[in-house]
Amino acid sequence: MRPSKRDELVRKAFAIFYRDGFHATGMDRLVAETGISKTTMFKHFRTKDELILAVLRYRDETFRNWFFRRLDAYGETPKEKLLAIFDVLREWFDEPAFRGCMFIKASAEFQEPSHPAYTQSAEHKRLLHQAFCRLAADAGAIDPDMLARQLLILKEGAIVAAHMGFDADPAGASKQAAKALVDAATGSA
Amino acid sequence: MRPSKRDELVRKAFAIFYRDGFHATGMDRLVAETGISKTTMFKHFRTKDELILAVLRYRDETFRNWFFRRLDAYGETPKEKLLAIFDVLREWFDEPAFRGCMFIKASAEFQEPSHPAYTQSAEHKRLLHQAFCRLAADAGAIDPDMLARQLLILKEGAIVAAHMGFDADPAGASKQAAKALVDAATGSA
DNA sequence: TCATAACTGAACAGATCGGTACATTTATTG
DNA sequence: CAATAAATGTACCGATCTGTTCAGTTATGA
Repeated sequence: MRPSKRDELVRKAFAIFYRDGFHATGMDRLVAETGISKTTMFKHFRTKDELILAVLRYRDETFRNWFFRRLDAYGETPKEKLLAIFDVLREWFDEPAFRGCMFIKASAEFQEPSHPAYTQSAEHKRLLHQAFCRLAADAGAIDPDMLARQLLILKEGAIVAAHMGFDADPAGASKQAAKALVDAATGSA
Repeated sequence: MRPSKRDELVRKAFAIFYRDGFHATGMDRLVAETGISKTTMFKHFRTKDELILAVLRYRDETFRNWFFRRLDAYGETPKEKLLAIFDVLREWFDEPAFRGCMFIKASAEFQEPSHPAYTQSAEHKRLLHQAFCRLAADAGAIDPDMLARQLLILKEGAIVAAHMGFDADPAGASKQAAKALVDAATGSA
């Protein structure tokens, strides 16, 4: 299998960037912790920024994959799946390695709106919104776009709360709020 | 007036850190942009980290001060003030210099839970929760703590949405959600 | 006016930054 | 086996990082 080293690098670099941040992690530390030589790294990626972008692409793919797979496991109907968002979040928050959202952090470290890490982070959220939108429409929401936006805002807020530790049960609080919004938007009890 | 230089440094450093991030901003750039000599900086603060902590303290104070003052300007009753949270957010989002929440970004760049920048950021959010809690209690909420947590989660989510630009009107969406939650919690129409 | 404190500018130290050069070793594949 | 591709280790580059040193300037206040 050819590109295994490259994939290995992206996977391991993700874990390190996710844990320690982008600017705070130097290439030398990446070498020390991954066991992959610097020469190899710079053969696969011309700059650190390119590696970061590859890591973000990898994270976007694996996260959305995992997230929606878990969503399907929790709920049968679209409405159940909308609420399951917050059960899946709880699973994530309970992971020992949980450190908040990679994309929120990326957009915090690379703030210029033109920076590809920034735009890619925004794109990740846009894809989530799109998926939430479809679910909301399938659930029969009066205004699917509005409900999706609100659920996404609740999700991001819960992530921040979980990461910063100012709420003992952000998944629970946001799920309860979501239930009220979903019920109101779908006209059920 | 004695400590004016120190205050000037903190104010100007805040603007630069807020715009460009902590790790991405070197002391030399701080010198170039503030016009304050490096010698003076390191006389007032022994390390860059100490300056950062002072900047965070300054931001905590000025932000909460501004925020709750604006809250009072928007609403008469506790309930109105709870909803005004999201009108004040809109004001903030509309500022040209808006770049998200300083404390979310600080906790993204300084992730070790023991790091003072991290704990101080969490403390800022705790103080907001406390204030929201009092407002929720005054508004007659059935479970003031739960309502306060939900409103805070909505607020953080709206900030992330505004910063990352994946929602055209995060203040509006979160306010509508907040209205549903506040009405339900206070048993009014 | 004179002492004292605050501030400045520029040079510097040692470490680390992202990134390169190159010779060597390890795998893969015909 | 031979040829080729991939990965390694190390030393290095110039730039930048946080932080220091020190001699000189500016402001303050008795």
